[in-house]
Amino acid sequence: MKIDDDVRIRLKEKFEEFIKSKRMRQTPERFAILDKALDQHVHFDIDELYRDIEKEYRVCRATVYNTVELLCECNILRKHYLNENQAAYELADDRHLHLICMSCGSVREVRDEKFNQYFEQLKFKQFKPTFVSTNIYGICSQCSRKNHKDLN
Amino acid sequence: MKIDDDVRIRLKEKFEEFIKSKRMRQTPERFAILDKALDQHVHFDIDELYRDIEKEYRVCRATVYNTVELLCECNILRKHYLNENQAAYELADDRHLHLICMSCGSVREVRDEKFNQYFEQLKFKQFKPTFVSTNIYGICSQCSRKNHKDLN
DNA sequence: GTAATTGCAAACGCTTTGCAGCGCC
DNA sequence: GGCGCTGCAAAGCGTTTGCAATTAC
Repeated sequence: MKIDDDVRIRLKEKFEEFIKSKRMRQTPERFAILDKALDQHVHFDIDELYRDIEKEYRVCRATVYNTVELLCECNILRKHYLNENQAAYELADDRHLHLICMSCGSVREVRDEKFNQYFEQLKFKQFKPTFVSTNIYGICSQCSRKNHKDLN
Repeated sequence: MKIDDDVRIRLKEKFEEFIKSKRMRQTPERFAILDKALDQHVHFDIDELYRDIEKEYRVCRATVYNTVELLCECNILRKHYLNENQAAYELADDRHLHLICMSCGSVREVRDEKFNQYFEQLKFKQFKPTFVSTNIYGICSQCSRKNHKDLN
């Protein structure tokens, strides 16, 4: 995610306060997982994060699941469901659309200010929105080219 | 879905043509599954569909998975990923946003013409979109009320 | 007739759970 | 010191796969 140091510090403090406010414990595992989560690509899954953490710490998968769940409650991360296999996580304040290739499964991010404005003004009866996950399914250029070749 | 009879017939013909064009076989299972899929709620999962089919036909789950996949390729159904557990399917031409409660998992549909217009005019470099799945996560009014009570 | 499709059952992969032991408060 | 949290291993659950039997063409 190429996070600035000051953002990283701010998020660590935010997590710390969240943990304190819930009367939970500040374990080294929790902060290690936050730190590595901030090193990931725009979106990542539990397995990618786990394999990265594993290099440096001795932490088990279940703990990664638990902590990432906490980071979502704390509004640092957000959980998206882009495709079949597994949940994808992203930094909460990085808003974008997802272009998802139905052929190869690749995901590309597209930022669009008009889209953000549209959602800012949306209001619903009887529903308090927290965040939006917009997933556009189609075919990426690489697969499109490949399909044309395959037809020859 | 409360489908009109003429729409039902048109979709059956569409599926029939799709099957023929692919040189596949017109099995009774395939048409039974299409028929029952059109009886479901706005969105449904494989298990709901299977349990409904099971009442009337002897069809196995794997066949339901296979056929629903075909119906997606044929552009009659669309596959959405609203939450953890399983894929949700919807009629392809019924466009709406999903309001998903992060507390109870309920899903509500909201139709918005402005949203459709926004997406009509969207264009991407190197990506051919097929459809959009817009998922708004938040808290529904029922859970909101419940939480307030729990705090007392 | 024959190859696609089906039912069945087992396998797969992501996620959750139960539990004994560790370590934060 | 107590109990929340961890690692570990097993279980859970939606989905896919392999295979023999069936059936559409």
